[in-house]
Amino acid sequence: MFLSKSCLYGIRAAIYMASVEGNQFMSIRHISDTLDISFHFLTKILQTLTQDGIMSSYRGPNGGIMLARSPDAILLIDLVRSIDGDQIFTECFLGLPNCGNAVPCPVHDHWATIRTDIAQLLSTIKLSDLAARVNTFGHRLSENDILSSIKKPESQ
Amino acid sequence: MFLSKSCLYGIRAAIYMASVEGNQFMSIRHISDTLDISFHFLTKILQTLTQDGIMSSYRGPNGGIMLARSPDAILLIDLVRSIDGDQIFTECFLGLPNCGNAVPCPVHDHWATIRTDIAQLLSTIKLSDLAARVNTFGHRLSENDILSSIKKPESQ
DNA sequence: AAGATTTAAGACAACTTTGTCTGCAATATA
DNA sequence: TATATTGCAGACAAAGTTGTCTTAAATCTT
Ligand code: SF4
Ligand code: SF4
Repeated sequence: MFLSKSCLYGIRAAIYMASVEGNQFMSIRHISDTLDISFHFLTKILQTLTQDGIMSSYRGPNGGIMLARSPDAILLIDLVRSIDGDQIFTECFLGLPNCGNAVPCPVHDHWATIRTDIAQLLSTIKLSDLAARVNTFGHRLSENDILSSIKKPESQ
Repeated sequence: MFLSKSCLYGIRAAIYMASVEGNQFMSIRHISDTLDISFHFLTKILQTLTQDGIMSSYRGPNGGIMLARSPDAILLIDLVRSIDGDQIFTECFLGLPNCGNAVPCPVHDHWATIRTDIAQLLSTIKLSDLAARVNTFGHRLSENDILSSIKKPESQ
């Protein structure tokens, strides 16, 4: 897995938050129930995003969490950097000990290019793009198929 | 980390084996001592490579392990596939549940391209390329700087 | 002020990966 | 045959990630 589960959960939550009308505080419990993600685990992940200024939270009744800025001002790479760090955009491929980069191994430059491509890709994807796709095509965010929760084939 | 530690260890061991003159059985103990890798852990990894026909082993005195074919007939991707599986070359990026690929998310195609690039890259690198680099430039395979083990700064 | 609701924080458990240890099987040598 | 050397196999431990639970702090409602 290139991204950690924490990161995937955070991204799914962000997509969901961006996919509903109006940017209001929404309880983490609601999100975790809807997306079928562990509440406390998701709480920690969203805390990270809040601390990094991507989301903002409010305690108490009718409190919750919401996107700190417009979904088209949040890039996929922002979420990934916040949760997984940007180590994945800088780390080496073979991890030869004491490799000072001075004499690169044969994969070094190619890998650097690929890393850049990945960062580039994630920088071009806005949260709004992902949310739009979810809304338009009914993409799944949970096993339970919440967004189009009409036709879930039950028994028989 | 894109590759697991097991995979990195296996690759380092393979590079070392390819970097010494003559392809003879070499004891795993020697390799693990030289590269400063856990003996039993390395044993398991090399077992996998042996089972996949990339290396061959022999028990008993003067036994050990050796490359099953010439280092220029072993590709980096062979080692990776054997140890980490080829899941990393096929798995999705966002992992949205129930995503049937029919309606791809915005990263899908780009990620597929990048995955292909990675597989392509690993397919072009021969073990002999890596070993040559080690020999020529004295690249490090262990923290202890074995290949040029002359000048390791001791106390003072 | 009291109680309910909600995020924040941290302890703890389950699971996965990584690393260690013990015994076994095969082989060579004597 | 006895002994030493080596890979094979599996149990076990340590560490990291993932997931659960309890308590505290903030805020609203009454
Ligand atoms: S040359 Fe680059 S990719 Fe290769 S081991 Fe060194 S830092 Fe890693
Ligand atoms: S569209 Fe592709 S990358 Fe996106 S969630 Fe589905 S399988 Fe994964």
